[in-house]
Amino acid sequence: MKLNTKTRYGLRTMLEIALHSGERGILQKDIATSQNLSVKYLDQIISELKSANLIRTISGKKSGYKLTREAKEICIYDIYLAFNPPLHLVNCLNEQECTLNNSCASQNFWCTLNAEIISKLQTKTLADIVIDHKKLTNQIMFYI
Amino acid sequence: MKLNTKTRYGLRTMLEIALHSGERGILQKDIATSQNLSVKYLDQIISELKSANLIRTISGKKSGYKLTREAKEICIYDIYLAFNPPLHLVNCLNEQECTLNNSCASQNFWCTLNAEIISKLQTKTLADIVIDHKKLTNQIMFYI
DNA sequence: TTGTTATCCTATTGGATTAATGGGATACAA
DNA sequence: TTGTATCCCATTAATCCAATAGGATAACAA
Repeated sequence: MKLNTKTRYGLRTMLEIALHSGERGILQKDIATSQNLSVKYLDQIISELKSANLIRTISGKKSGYKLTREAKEICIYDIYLAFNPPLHLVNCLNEQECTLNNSCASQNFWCTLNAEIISKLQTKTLADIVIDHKKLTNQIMFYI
Repeated sequence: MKLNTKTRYGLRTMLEIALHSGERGILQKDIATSQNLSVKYLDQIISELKSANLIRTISGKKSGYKLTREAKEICIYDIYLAFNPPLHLVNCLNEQECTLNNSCASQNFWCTLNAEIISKLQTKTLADIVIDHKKLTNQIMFYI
């Protein structure tokens, strides 16, 4: 069970774009530089994020990317889905043994776990990640 | 993100063995039959469960397999580990970009999720699965 | 207009992993 | 000693993944 790199890079890319959303956007090549990714590989990632309707190109004097909606309206599962089919740890439907009644307790466990993971991915939003990031980089002052 | 078939079959195999642990054990070929698996493939699964010290062979008149310890002392993560390296959705250590401070918020999220999944796998025991199974097959009476 | 730069889009490659099969050695009971 | 089941190791075909590459298009600057 591993996360593929596109999903991982994709989240970081979304964070980068979110951090520049107040401005005129951020260039693909600047993302590549700051995230230490090849422009070509980022190409695909950006393309898939656009297909998923999570970001859009700003054209004009200096083009760039922006979020299509507020960061708090984008959950991590949205980003996950840009690079993966819906999460199915096990795919009961394709399994002929699902008709065997003694396998159901096992399958049920995996299905429950599956639902719990999806729930976690849906609860956390990009806005949360932005806040976490700002805390880590001390961009927020804490008043006690 | 998918679970491999060995882990899935492995849990079902462990359930089957747990259900026969009170008796003299269950034969590999009988597991194969009831779980609809090829004997050869089950061969590997049994072998890995033994290497993980989760089951042992009972030799004697009729050999068979039994759990090495009580079902409530075996968690699903134990079974998972018989077929997989420790769960790492992302492997921060191998990533040179982990030194980039702006990537940490993303990595932290995946690491937290990782820990939560492991926790779920550790909390559920084989005994729980046995109970679930018996409920599903109506082998337990409910007195209101 | 022409050159440059960035984005967009598709194809491909090498590598790793996985699911499953196969062959044959060993243990052991009838 | 023969049959059956387990044990152990090698192999294959398929799939998936990460990353690179080529080239088309579009915007803009000089």
